Amino acid sequence: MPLSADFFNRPTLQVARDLIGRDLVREHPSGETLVGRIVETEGYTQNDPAFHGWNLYDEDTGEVRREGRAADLFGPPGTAYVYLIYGAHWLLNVVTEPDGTGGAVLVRAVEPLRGRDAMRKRRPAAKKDIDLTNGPGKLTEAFGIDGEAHRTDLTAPPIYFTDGEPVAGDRVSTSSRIGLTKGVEREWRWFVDGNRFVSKATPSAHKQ
DNA sequence: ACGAGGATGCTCT
DNA sequence: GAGCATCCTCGTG
Repeated sequence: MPLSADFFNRPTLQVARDLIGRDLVREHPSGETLVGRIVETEGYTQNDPAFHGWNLYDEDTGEVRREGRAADLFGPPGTAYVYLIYGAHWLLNVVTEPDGTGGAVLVRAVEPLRGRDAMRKRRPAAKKDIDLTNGPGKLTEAFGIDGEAHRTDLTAPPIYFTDGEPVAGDRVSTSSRIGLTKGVEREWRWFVDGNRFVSKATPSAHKQ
């Protein structure tokens, strides 16, 4: 059963934590199905300088200017916000919070569970298995997810999440987010301790 | 093992 | 025109 819109219609940081251990599923028209267990996420909220829709939200009045691409971050929970970074890599986010409130969770790394051969074909640069999906741009390439998925519903095929295997709190750590210049003081990155498929960059981490 | 540097295109100013 | 929620390659040790 795909995770429902209710799962994503919650505070962003809670969703970011709860997505750890869930499975990302991608069904291709050819019939192949790819599955990856989520081992690393980041949360972005509307009053967060690192949030793409940050300048659309007025903290004083609570008003939202829903203009441009970032306005989709204020859309219905459970939809996709797919973003092209450095003109090269697509990053997959799930929109959180009620419609009208901004928020999203970035899927940063997954552990391949099913369809490794298909992932290898899409990721010729990957020398080892861990290079297939240990980064936000790598996993979208491995899964064949790009701008076409933007704004689509992630609570039903062809791209969705399932329950997976819950991860106990003592195996999850937090840290500051990666690659940012703003909002670096917020510890809004979650990852499975010691998992080989977590991305390489490792800021100082804390037990959850 | 690790660090530096370049590629690349979209969005907003 | 600047900045960017990244990845890859090629140095050096």
